[in-house]
Amino acid sequence: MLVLTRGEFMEKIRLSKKDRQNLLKDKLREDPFVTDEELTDVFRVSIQTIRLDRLELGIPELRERIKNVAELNYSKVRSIGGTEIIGELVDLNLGENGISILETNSDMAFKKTNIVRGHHVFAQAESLAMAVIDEDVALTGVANIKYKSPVNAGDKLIAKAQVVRKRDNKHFVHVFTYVKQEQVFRGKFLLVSI
Amino acid sequence: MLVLTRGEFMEKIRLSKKDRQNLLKDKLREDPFVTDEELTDVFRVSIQTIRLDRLELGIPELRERIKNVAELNYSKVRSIGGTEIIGELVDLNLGENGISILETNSDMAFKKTNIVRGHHVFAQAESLAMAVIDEDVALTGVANIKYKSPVNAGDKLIAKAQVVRKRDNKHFVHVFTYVKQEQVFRGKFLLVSI
DNA sequence: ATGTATACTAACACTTAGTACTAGGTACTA
DNA sequence: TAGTACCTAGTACTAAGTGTTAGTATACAT
Repeated sequence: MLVLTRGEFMEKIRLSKKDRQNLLKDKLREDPFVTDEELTDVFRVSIQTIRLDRLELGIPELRERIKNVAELNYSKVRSIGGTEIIGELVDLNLGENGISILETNSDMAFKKTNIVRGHHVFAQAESLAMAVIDEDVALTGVANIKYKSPVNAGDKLIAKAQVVRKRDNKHFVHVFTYVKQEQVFRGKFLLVSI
Repeated sequence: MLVLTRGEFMEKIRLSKKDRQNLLKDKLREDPFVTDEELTDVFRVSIQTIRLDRLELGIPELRERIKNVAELNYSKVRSIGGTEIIGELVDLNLGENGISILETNSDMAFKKTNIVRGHHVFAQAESLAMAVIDEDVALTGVANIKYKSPVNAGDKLIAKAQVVRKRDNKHFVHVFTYVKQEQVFRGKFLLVSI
């Protein structure tokens, strides 16, 4: 990436078209909330030039850009941030067992290796464990977990939970997660209801 | 929530102002991407009425709404979905130890109890454990963890990691997480580098 | 020196999704 | 019958664009 000092911007040095367009791309990728108007100040060219640049680079207008971020994240956030249960509950016998399915994607994985980050697998298992015990809200006390083999982005995780013991407000739940029959994760949770 | 049949919408039945405004609120909460224009079709009133309603309810215009979702999620997604490390790395001695800080918020917590969901605490610890070992990419093999006490939304989590042993491509890392001196989490990770 | 290509600017009409305001109409209500 | 609440209609204006046409400025080649 091309780097310019503050001075170069201020002193009205004309960048080549190519440099400007590259910077424009970078700029808008890292901050999609800038108007053409504001960009004229950054690059010291007319607003028409900015628009020609966007046109040539196929970069949509401000509102489109904002809408894109909004729409993209509207679903993404639901997948791990906001929802109470991670993955889709497909079977549930309260107090006994349950099954949940989680479709993984590249957002959940390391960019380099495309391997799904552990905490997603963990989060699915933990939230399934919570769902099966017949209590309103519970906290995970102790968990003993093991990742058996790596999960690749795109894999469909099938988690099966079994309540093995219950004493007072303590619930012991085992969760096994599979990708196409193969076991990829095993977790033993001790959940404490409050 | 008030529910109307398809028929009621089609037959131009006038809802009371109050009902309409309530529905409008619900509608826009669940789908902020609707224009006033489209809303006229839904409620069978003029566009001015929709605008008066929004005005009275203090609901901003489409572009504002979209911008809000976009901005909200722009930071939110970074906090757990996209980034490689969860929490802020404040100290790091590769192969030895490290400290990371994570500011929790209500998005990470159960709505009812305001208690932070376990996997966020776990995710911070796991990603810190990965950061301290001096390897490019690693996978969590086994983890033995214990949540000592619940974390409330807003608490600042301070995770401290210590590499305790290394043999071949196996790394044993202990992570302790604190909220104001008090230990809330303990995790023993076995990381396998690839 | 002149021609031409490339890059940039200017000007104008048009679009969408609004705000803000005025004025008129309808329907129940006192 | 007048009053009020609610709705609709219309106008003027705004932001942040698009699309088009025309004009300028500079560099390079002939």
